[in-house]
Amino acid sequence: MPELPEVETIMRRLRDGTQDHPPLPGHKIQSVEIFWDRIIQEPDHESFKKNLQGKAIIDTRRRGKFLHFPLNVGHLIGHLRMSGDMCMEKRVTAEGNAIPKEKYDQIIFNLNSNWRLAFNSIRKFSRMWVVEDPQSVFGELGPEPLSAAFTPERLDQMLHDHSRQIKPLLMDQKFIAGLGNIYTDEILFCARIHPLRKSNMLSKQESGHLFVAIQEVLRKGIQSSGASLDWMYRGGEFQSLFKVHQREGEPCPECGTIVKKFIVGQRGTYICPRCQKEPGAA
DNA sequence: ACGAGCGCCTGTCGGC
DNA sequence: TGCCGACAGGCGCTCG
Repeated sequence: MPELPEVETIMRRLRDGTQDHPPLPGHKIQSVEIFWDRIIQEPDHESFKKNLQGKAIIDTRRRGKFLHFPLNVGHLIGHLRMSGDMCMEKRVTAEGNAIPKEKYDQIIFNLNSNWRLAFNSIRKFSRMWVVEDPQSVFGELGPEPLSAAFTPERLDQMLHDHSRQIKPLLMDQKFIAGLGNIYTDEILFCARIHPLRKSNMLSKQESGHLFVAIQEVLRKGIQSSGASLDWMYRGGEFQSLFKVHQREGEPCPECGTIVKKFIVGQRGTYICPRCQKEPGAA
């Protein structure tokens, strides 16, 4: 599922709480249950549990597609990859009966209250870390696309530092943090740029359009609480705003040309062949 | 430096 | 209806 807007939505829900559950920060971790070993990336399982026991969660943040939970000692970090969610669940019913875990909960953090934090993932690609220094996980990530440090001038420079197909470059987390397959298709359509254009061949005007498209599409995604893709994630409504992604055979909302699907960098890619001119075309 | 292929998982959908 | 392959939002690895 989750790209930047979906992770941002999950982060805010945990950080601020909802009508149904309290905020996560301020809780302490009593115990940890692991149901799929390979999710723990670092350190080994026993140290992972031991390092978390009794620790206080002091904040909830996002960096790229990572969820970041600073602790009073150390940092808990999670990445959902292709599917999943993190949510607060009740541990015990009003009658005092233990509530069983959800089917796809892979890791459960029992908190010092009637709540637990569940790391939920159907496909088990997700990863978690407990580290002293979050930079050991985030160190290679590119800039946050919605931060003040990310400017049109910087993007233009970054694009010209590479000669790569623009779509795989935008999805490279070392280039920019947070973009995935869906939002990249929407961004390139919004900027009228073909996904196979070489990054260093974009004009200053095109890189300016790309900058605006990146911020606009991400902001709209966050405003819509992200995209819900069938059973993967049932958060927001952004999928109804897709202009080209998963709309093969439908008319382009701008010009009516039929949306085309092809493969770029092994990923299904949707474009309007008229709005997004192929490299080499005038 | 770059791009292609593949593996990791489970579930859904379309075709036969 | 049932089976089977293709495909899905990510990412890290190897190889040429």
